[in-house]
Amino acid sequence: IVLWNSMIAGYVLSEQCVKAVELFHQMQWEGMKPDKYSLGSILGACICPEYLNYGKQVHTHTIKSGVDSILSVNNALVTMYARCGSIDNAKLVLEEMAERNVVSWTALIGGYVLHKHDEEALKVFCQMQRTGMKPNDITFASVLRACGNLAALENGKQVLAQIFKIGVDTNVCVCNALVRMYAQCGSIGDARKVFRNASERDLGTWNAMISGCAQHGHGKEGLYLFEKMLSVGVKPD
RNA sequence: CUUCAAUUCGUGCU
Repeated sequence: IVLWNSMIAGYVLSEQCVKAVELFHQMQWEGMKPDKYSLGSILGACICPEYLNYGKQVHTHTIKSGVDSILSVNNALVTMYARCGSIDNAKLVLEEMAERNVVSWTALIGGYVLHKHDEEALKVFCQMQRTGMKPNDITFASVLRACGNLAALENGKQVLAQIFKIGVDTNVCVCNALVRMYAQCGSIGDARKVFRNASERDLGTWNAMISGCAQHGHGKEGLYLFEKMLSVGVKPD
């Protein structure tokens, strides 16, 4: 079973979903019963709208297999529905979960952001905090994206206060999201400040700052930064 | 020993 699960996970990871599903069927044909790992993995192959119906079948399968109370399986279900654009179902699964963790909430928030329901994303973020669940760097990255999309600078600043409180302000993903959020809000100066003070800069940091400049009429600065990026050995994509 | 969430352009019938 571990071998089957590893193979399925490998295909999902390399985005060969059809192969993953084939293996999932083949293992059952050969008498194996999919467990929480197999089901969790195969849900990861159903994360686009075309596969929503298949994802629903897998959902039924998790119930029949009795793994529907397992946290990681439910998290995978939330993700599946959220990425397929069936966010109401994602929310329903989350609401009915007996146990939730930061992944559960972040998956739902990410779904709202992905489908441009940014106000709703912020609402869910507040709801999450009301339950006492502590957000992490990944949660903040999504929430900041929502703030950027809404050009909601005030919300963004409130979120920043939380980021400091939780102590993820030096996280590179959080910094990248902050740069983008400020740029989207038209606060290029704040974006620059975050960029300058970043303790670590990856390709994403440079991209966020350069596109921020490009979109706000700072073309020269963008080009300058691009050269600078090359000179410190970061390869453009 | 194998599963679950995230950030940085665009994805535009000019």
